[in-house]
Amino acid sequence: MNNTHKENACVFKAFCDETPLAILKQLRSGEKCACVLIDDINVKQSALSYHMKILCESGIVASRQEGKWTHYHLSQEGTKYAKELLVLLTTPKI
Amino acid sequence: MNNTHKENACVFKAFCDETPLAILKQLRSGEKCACVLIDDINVKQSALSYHMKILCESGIVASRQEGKWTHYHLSQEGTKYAKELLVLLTTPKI
DNA sequence: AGTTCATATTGGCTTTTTTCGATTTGACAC
DNA sequence: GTGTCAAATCGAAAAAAGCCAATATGAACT
Repeated sequence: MNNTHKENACVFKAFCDETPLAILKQLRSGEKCACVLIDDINVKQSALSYHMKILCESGIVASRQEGKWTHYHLSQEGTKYAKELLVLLTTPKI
Repeated sequence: MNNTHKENACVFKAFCDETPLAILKQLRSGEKCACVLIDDINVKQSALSYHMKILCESGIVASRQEGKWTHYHLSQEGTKYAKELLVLLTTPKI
């Protein structure tokens, strides 16, 4: 089985589970601090951290450190890449 | 947590795992029978059947019955919907 | 250095997903 | 009907993902 499949799968991990989708929904309205996300969505701190790591690894979300706070936001590059990848994966070969 | 998140997640199940991605790769080059897919990818019959069900439910793949054979192919509608959904999920709100 | 606060990580556990072999179903041919 | 073949389904087992409480890390401040 192709190795890149695993990497590609990683990109879409951000979209195939409820919690990440709820997080993305929050981030669509702008940058949010982790502590705010914990309140908005109903997750414990460690669970959020777990999902944020996956989201950042997928490239869809990026983070910005400010003192002890971490601010998360949608990555323009990342989402662009995901869209291109989705087209690639679903376009018939000639 | 929003209920539609679960439905949306379902669409991207087709892209966040190796086996479905391998199946999609095969289908990009045209319609394929289940028995052919079993050989191309390295999965047992029951496992393929399991994944094909998920792929069809996601809407990305459609099937066509011909006697005792089932032929699977990429669904234009389904992939279009997935692309639109991806845009929706990643576009910042104004 | 010691304290505080936000986030990351760890280990154990539960839940979900995926797999497998076996069986069933459903279509065709005889 | 009986046999055959492709695909679906089932029940149990294995693998992976997710959650939680506890602990660790790391930045800011005194």
